[in-house]
Amino acid sequence: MTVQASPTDLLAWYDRHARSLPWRVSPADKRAGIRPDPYRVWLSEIMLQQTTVQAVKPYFEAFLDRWPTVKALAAADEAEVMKAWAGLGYYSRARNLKACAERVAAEHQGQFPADEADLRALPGIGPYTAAAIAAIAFDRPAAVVDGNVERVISRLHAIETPLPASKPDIRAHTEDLVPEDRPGDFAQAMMDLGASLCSPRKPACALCPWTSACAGQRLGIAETLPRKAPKVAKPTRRGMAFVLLREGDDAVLLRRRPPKGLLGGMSEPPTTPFTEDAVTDDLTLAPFDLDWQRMPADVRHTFTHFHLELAVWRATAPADLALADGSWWSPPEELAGEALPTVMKKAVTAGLGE
DNA sequence: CAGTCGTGGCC
DNA sequence: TGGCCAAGACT
Repeated sequence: MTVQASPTDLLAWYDRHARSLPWRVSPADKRAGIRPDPYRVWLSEIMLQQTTVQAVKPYFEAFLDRWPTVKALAAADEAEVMKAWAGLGYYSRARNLKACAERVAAEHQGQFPADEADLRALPGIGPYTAAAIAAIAFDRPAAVVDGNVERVISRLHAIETPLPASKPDIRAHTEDLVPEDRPGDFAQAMMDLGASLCSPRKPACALCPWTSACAGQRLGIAETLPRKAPKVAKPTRRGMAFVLLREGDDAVLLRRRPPKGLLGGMSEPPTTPFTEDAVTDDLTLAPFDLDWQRMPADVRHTFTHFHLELAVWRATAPADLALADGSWWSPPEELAGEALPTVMKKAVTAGLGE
């Protein structure tokens, strides 16, 4: 005899234990009639894609402070958006964020659509984010399935089929649970449960509102779920970075990377392509024929699918050096505000060191 | 469908 | 300390 998982039990737990987050309207405030701002919900959901709450918080506050509405963001310079996004990762999100804001401003009169399919048609909004905005911002009964929900449902139903093959099954079970009343809070409750009690390691099953309904718990395999296909090993790629300092003011030469692909649209000191068979001492690859000095320590950085070892070279350039199109001198007081990804900040720092 | 696409914190 | 993980989307 088992107890059926009830949305009501989860919502009761959420009423007591909901996390307080800058983009969230608490259950108490919602009862007082406060509605979520779709712009804030959208902005937070884009930032939270594969990104931790802690990492998102300062970026969310900074964006909201600078661009308080979707119309303000639509009118922003894309380069400024990229600068503000620097360090958060997955930079195509920033480009799609700007494109999405423009579409909402131009095609939806600055109001986000409430319909899941209409949301899904906007750039950067996939199945998860469309459902999340529909549910959280508009209280539509959408099935919101993220990594947290996949874990909760996999355990609740003891699904041993590995991800991603189990996704359709997980979705079906989630749809069965979505309540007509408070679907937005239900979605957030599922994610809060997965982020706290139903954590990847050491789940706190004794405190879970669904413990008596959980097949994974009953079978003693909850912590081992969800199963996942084995991951492929990351290869190591190598490359060179050239930190060029301008004689006199120590401005650093930067350029913009191509709009798509790795670190697309972001800024960098000149680099070589990153490859597994790269040589890191071939100065014919340098952007200028100067007296380059190799810095003693390489920069190491790990991306999603490869490790990078970057040899950093430094030189000083005469102030009248002729620059190619698309590159510029960034003086010391502007360097921190440039659209430099973390790996490129590391490279510049290494190049500035002794 | 499987590969691409960042970063920081965790154990 | 190196792999795992975090509110995925796009191709």
